[in-house]
Amino acid sequence: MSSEEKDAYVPSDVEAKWQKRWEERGTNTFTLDELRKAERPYFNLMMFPYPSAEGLHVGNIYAFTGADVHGRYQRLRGKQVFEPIGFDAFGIHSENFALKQGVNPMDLIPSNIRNFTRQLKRTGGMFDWEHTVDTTHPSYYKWTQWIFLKLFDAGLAERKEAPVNWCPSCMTVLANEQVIAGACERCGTPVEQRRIAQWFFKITRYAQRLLDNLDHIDWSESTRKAQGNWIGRSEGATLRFPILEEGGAESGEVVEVFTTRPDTVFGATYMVLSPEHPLVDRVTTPARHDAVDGYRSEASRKDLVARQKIDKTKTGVFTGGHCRNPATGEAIPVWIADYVLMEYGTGAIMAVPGHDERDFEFATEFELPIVRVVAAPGEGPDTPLTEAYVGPGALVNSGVFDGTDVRESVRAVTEWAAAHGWGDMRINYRLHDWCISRQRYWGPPIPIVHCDACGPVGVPESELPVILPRVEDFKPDASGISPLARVESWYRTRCPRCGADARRETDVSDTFLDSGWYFLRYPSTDFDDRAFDAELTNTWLPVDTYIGGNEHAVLHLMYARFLTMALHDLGHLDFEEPFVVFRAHGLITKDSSKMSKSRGNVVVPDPIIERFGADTFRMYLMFLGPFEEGGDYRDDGIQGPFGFLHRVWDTVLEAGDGAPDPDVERKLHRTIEQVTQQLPELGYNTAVAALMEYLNAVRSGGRAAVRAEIEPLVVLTAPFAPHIAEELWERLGHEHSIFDGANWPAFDPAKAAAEAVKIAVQVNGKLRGTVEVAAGADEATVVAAARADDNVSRHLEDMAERRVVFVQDRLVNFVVASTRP
RNA sequence: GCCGGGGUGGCGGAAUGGUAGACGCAGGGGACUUAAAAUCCCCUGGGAGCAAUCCCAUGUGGGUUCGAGUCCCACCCCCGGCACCA
Repeated sequence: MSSEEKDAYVPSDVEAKWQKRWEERGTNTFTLDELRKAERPYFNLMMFPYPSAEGLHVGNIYAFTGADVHGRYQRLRGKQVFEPIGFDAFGIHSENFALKQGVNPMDLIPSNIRNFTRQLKRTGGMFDWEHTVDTTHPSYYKWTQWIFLKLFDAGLAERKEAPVNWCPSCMTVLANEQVIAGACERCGTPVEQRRIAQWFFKITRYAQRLLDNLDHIDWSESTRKAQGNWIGRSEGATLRFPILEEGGAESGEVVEVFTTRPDTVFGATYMVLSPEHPLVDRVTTPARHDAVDGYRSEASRKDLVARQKIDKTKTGVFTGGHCRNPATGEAIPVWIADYVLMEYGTGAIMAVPGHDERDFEFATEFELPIVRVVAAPGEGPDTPLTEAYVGPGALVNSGVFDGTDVRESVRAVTEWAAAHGWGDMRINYRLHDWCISRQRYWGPPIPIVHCDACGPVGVPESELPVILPRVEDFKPDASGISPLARVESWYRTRCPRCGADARRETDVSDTFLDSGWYFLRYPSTDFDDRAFDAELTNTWLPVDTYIGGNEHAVLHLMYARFLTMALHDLGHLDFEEPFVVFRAHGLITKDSSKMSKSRGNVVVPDPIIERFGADTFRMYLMFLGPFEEGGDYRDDGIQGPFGFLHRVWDTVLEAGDGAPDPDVERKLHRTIEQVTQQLPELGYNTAVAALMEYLNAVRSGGRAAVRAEIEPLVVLTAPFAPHIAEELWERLGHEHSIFDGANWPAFDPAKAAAEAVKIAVQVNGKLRGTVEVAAGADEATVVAAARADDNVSRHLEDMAERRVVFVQDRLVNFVVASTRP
């Protein structure tokens, strides 16, 4: 009785024991020497979390477990797996939370990190706690600033004015995602637009390379597509339209437009400038001045998001000015309208209402002329247009180009425009330069000193880091500049170049800069005199596998690729793509709906781990559904994996010696084959199912297992349930950690081969019976056996056999027709 | 509107063009037990039938095929992301 009690599976005991052991033995940590000498290095990366005050949520654990299972599998295959974790702790989330709670983020974050660390350790992740990063620690952001300086020195950072969302009530700049339907997400106040000088990284210079490389990196298809769309390459032309004086003479200035349909230029009946376009004042006539000004201030009052999302009916005003259409020679009116965005193309368009839906809508609204310049087959130059026509056809009303097929016309018209000096081929990208300035407190200060004489000067490397000072009053104010601008003692300094009085940059940088390079830092955290050590970086990078959420498909992953590429070009890295493999994991729901505090359906991990153990929790999460698609968490379901681990435990403890049963051994090798194939593909749910199936086979009819049947199962289960696997491995007599060695069982095809197979017998495609025959039996044998089946022969009676389809070891199909009328 | 992913039992989900529903949950019946828990065994898509067996069934409608959840065409719905991108 007492010995039975002692040997019952108590997850909390097993897990505490092994977490302690791993820490004591350094099972998961690398020394500097080990990092240097790794022979089969495998960098297993997962997206580091933002350490919220709420603590680790199920989504985090789901993602980390999926990555950890992968890492543990690689380790069981004999790789040295480096699996670091860190904290992405700067940013507006932390700052706003700290403001709300009335605490300083410098106090809040360390306590959040302690709590996260405690929780992460309980989940059984194979994390190297000797190589963590905390983006808010000066030893980390020193190098974030260093990277800024490298880009600044290379001319990849520039300061320019750009519009931002401004909430006049919260007195702060808002990110686009904080603006809901034109209002501040926190206080509901309508958001305005302000123009502020900001720092940008010139990621657009890398647009084509970022796009081209997508073809040869092994990433989730959805992520690659998202990046491709985000970069948004489009081929077209820039065309120049001369501005006309009020009398009709050319002024010598031009409005440049970008268009993907230069071939429709004969149908450009008016032009539209973005309200912010620098030539608006130039083209506006005195009579129209007030109207134009009114519209512009109205447009500027709208926030960026509302302007792009809400205004479905088009608005705009006539400037009074005209340009000459260089194709037709006619004067056409110039309007301004907010459906033309300053950020895209040249901020100005030629409007071709006949063949562009937006232009058609605008022209209809303001009664501007609509001219057909493309005719579909069966249509002529005068066929009326009831909507914009964007389909195939040939040019009409287009002078010498009449009759040119649209498949040819873009090239033909662009060449003609180029020959006459008013157009050029042009490739345009939707991708914008990366604005890294934040007029907030909780981020790394941008390491720049502004000097009246020298302009912006980079802080010398020897003076890094520029420490973020502890400030009690870090609340943003109406000025729209960073709270650091109120700390005179901090921002007053001397110009590093000329020594004159100067002022530090008071903006901090975007958190995406912190997270854009953290994977480079992990192997090199033992060094404080370099961001990343060349030798270690060459050993461990690029990252072998990166697993994370697709919510970062464009921003984080794009920025990380850009920084890597830029650092490569500057001679700091030997590779230009940071992540060889990237896999996006799915979303986990609760009872088929998204987890959220408002729904009250958030799954809290701690009590689950207490009750069932981390092993069961991990296994259940991986069993819910395909890892790359997500799954639905239901409280009851956890009983499955819980019972499974209990049975594994009992089976191992009760196992005797002896030869394995041949049927069980066959099943074992099929299981090894399946699991070995599915783990690298992240097919976790079906791999777990295979393990369960195998255990059912081992225990079927209440039979007792022998050691040779059950020991391999312990190894196959180890990636999912590492603690219990260690414990059972030890009880099976092994001295070293199950993860210290290539313990993955070998698949033996000979042992997996079946002697007999069941074959489906169909008549006209309908199943009428099954027959058991020797594996590999030939057609004649199988067909004879099939005919001998009573039910089959009944269906073949009075039928004319047309043909017999035979699939080896799978099926026979008799194709027949009735002989009765 | 555009891009991506989906639609299969009561539920989560399995199925290289070849026996649809693996595995698990929930439910039902039974064994063991004084009892309960744990464990083990059996049943569980719908319909007809005493049964053998038959019919229906993977969002809808067509098509290809000896054979379609899987391939092709059209459509409907759900989820995620982007959105006046010229």
